[in-house]
Amino acid sequence: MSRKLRTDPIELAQRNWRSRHWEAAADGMAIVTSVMRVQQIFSSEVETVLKPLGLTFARYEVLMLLDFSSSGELPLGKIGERLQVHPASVTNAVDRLESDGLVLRTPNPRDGRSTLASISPDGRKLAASASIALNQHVFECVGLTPTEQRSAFRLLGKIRHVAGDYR
Amino acid sequence: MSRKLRTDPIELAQRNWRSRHWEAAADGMAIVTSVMRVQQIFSSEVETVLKPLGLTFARYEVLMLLDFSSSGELPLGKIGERLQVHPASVTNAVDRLESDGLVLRTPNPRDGRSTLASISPDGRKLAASASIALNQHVFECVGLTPTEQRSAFRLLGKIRHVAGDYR
DNA sequence: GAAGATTGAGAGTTCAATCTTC
DNA sequence: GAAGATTGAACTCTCAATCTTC
Repeated sequence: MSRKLRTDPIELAQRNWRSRHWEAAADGMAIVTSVMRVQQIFSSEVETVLKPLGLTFARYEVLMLLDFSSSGELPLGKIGERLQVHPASVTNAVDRLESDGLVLRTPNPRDGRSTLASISPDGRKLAASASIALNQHVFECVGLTPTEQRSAFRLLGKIRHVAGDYR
Repeated sequence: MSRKLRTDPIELAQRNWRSRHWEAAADGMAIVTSVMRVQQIFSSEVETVLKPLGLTFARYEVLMLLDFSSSGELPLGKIGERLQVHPASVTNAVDRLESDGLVLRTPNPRDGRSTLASISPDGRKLAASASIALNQHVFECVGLTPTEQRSAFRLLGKIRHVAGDYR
């Protein structure tokens, strides 16, 4: 007696690829598609946990970047660089964090063109509770063994690692 | 003489996690964050290839789903289910595909509430050229060895596989 | 002239509400 | 009443243009 397993849509796509004689690209297509799907899954889990706290993942990342920085403040441009997002996205995220009292904008004393975002005590408190919630409900439930986790991290790192730089 | 390598921001985050005694979640956090970054990378590569063809990845996926379906047509609800997106996103994607002449909307003869999307000859042609471009510029350049690709696919599959179902 | 940040426009996604058909 | 699809509102991201300061 065999348990009925739904076929994997990505394996199906892989077979379809091979049937069109795209053998050389079939595995790559499967990996790209898999990453897209897993990102959807993680993303929706993360947003579910953060929503009651009034945060999105983008704003959470900004908050944690500031929380871990030595002085608790960073130029907006630096934030965009580290998170690999458009300057306009940083402006948007910091606008919202600021109006929620989690972050403060101050002029950069070393450069009149630049603005610093600095984390507030409330911001630090929220960053901590959000992290604890994410640890419990997402990060500790990835569904891989410790060995597999290290392996997955290494493989994803190899994709991110290009020309001596991590991106 | 050693090549200067930029430190990996995700490894840094991992160390920060451990310094806060979140050991149990550190690897999971690193994997979730890595998947988010790799998705950003793949996404931007894919959109760069598809943009000159007037497609987004979402619309490309709809097109391929129809192209591979036996009759060349599917109910909109089925499409949303397979791609794991909101019904409103399917409506939006099909609207655009239809106005570009790549897809046709027809009433479902088996259910008056339902609408079928069916791929047009132009849609099939564009699906083929888009696939060839993606194969060449993205899928064949993932940056992993064949063995590593199979390993990565298996690990991502394990994350997607929950309760006997793939998602 | 170049760099940092902001603004408004355009595109895509999700949600709640609505309409039609089962 | 429930399911399939559509609509409009709210949000986020990206891009091009703009403004200020280097």
